[in-house]
Amino acid sequence: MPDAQRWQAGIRATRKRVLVLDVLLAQDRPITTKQVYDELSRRGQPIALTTAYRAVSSLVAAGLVHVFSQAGEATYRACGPTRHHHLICRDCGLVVEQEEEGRPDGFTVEAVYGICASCARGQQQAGS
Amino acid sequence: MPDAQRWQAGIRATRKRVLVLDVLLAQDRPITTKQVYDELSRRGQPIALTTAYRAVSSLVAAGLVHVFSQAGEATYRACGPTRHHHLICRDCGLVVEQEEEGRPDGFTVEAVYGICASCARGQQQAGS
DNA sequence: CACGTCTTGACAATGGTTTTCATTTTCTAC
DNA sequence: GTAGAAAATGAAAACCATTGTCAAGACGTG
Repeated sequence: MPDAQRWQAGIRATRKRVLVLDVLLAQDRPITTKQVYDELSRRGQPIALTTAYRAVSSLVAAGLVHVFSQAGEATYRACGPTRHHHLICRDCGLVVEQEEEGRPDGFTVEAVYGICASCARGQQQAGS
Repeated sequence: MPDAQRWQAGIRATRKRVLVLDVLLAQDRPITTKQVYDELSRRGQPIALTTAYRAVSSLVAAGLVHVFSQAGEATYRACGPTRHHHLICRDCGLVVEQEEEGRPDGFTVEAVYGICASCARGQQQAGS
């Protein structure tokens, strides 16, 4: 690894952080730090749990990943830098990105929690 | 307390639970269980922390209180039974109730997290 | 009043997350 | 390249919100 690889916010693109980001990019819904850790073990690229926690945290700081907090634990999801917010289903964890709409009251929406149409019908969406 | 006082869902309106609800009703933004506990101690009506946790949990089950999760911990707020959701400011904790609007995609909104106009301007709203 | 049930409190246990500190990587300068 | 400074990593311990356990107490009914 010759040159200095950096992302926004000046954080280094280290080997471990890249591995963590790879895992997050491969998911279609937010996952926990423990799940990132497990996935890397499964891939034969083990990482210390502590490091996994620090990695997701750095990625969030760099704006590459979004945090969600569901049921007492934080979940993470890789996200582009485009202005958007998310609809998160409390039941199945499904996440839908939405264009920024802008509200008359000046409130800047970051995340919208609720129940998606499928779950509302009781047809449990394919949960993780 | 002569008769059996009950709220919806068949939970009893016990002395402790009423105390906890009183504290929550007196707040203008969500607070943690520990804060409920501290406030009751200050009022000379001490409660076991365990009991405080169980009380807020019962009140949520009874539909009298809403839970929010901010920064890894749960916060609670007394709420009427009317259909509505909330706008919660991640910075100052301000909560604004909103009428149910109904979305074209069938998503049922429960909570909207973001930044309120004041905080966006950097004029930190009076935090707790 | 007496019994059965739900609630309370003290304490231990859990589980996600953070801290500490020594070691290793990575970046920049020479 | 190589040296030195700064940042990242790993292992273990520390933290802290929350939940479980169990005995004692309050409540409500018959």
